[in-house]
Amino acid sequence: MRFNRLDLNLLVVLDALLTERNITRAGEKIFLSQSATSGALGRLREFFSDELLVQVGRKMVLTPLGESLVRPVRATLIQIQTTIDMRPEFDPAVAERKFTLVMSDYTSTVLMPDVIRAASRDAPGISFEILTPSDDPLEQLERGEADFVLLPDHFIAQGHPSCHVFTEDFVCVCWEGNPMVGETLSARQYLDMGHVMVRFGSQLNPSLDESLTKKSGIERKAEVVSTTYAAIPHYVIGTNRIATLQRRLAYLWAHYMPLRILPLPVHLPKAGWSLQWHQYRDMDPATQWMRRLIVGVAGARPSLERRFDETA
DNA sequence: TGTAGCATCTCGTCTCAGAT
DNA sequence: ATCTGAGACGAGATGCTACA
Repeated sequence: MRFNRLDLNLLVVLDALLTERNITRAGEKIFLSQSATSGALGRLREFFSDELLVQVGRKMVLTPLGESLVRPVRATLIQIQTTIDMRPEFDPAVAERKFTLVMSDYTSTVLMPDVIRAASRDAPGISFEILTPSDDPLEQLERGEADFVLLPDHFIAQGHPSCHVFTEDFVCVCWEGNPMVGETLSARQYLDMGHVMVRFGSQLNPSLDESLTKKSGIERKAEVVSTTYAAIPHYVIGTNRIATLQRRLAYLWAHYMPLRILPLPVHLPKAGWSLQWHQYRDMDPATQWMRRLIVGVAGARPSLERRFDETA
């Protein structure tokens, strides 16, 4: 069967080839042999009257036409996937579905446990996969690798719908036994002391608090850089170092670990976190349900936040 | 020289259109 | 409804090229 002379199965091969830029790996990705993938590339080359990928040494490089097809082909496949997945109604009580979300371990620690608890109560057939952000989280959304990204507003890109989820401010944490810090911290101490900081991805992109402090002209001494929030308390405890953290995360850890929470001696604006999804999934009832669940849980003053109030 | 990766050849299987 | 042949496609084997 052909659609305008093209076997639509070839679009799947083309997407794998444009992504992997390697015939063997593209074939493995879509469960075809290297020879079958090479043959499919031959048919694609004939259809498009273009080489699409050319061999340069041991590498395959996209031609300009190949380059121009990357996004539209991916978008087409996502639209097909959404059409196949879409049901006119979504009944959480009986639905079987996996949601993939991209977020830092901060949001997966302070927000997702409540979301997952609520989901398992109302929708026992729903499962979750939480991925850490790559260097370009939007790419993960556009490639269909994620149903949602949950990021600071600062990092939400144009082109896909999004909604506000919660707002958070920052505090400073130090080890309870830190002899250099009392009940408060001066701006001078904050600038002079060594900091434990988080950076993300292979490029070590700065976290939100680092972006905000830099924007305010504040330069901190980064003595330890971690790629996860989870490691921060362990790098602070037993040392004279401090860290700047989101309030909810700081109070959560202070509940279990010997940490002291201090007001931030420098001004950092509150930051908003937003949920973003692919425009093609905007009308999908399952996606709409998950959006409502996350926003609802975040807005309902989750159990964790009540505990912070009591602790504070 | 060994390895990685793409192209091509051969053969088997499947699909589909046309004949009966 | 069934049979048959042509064409398309995939898998395995193999050749060729680039590179360390």
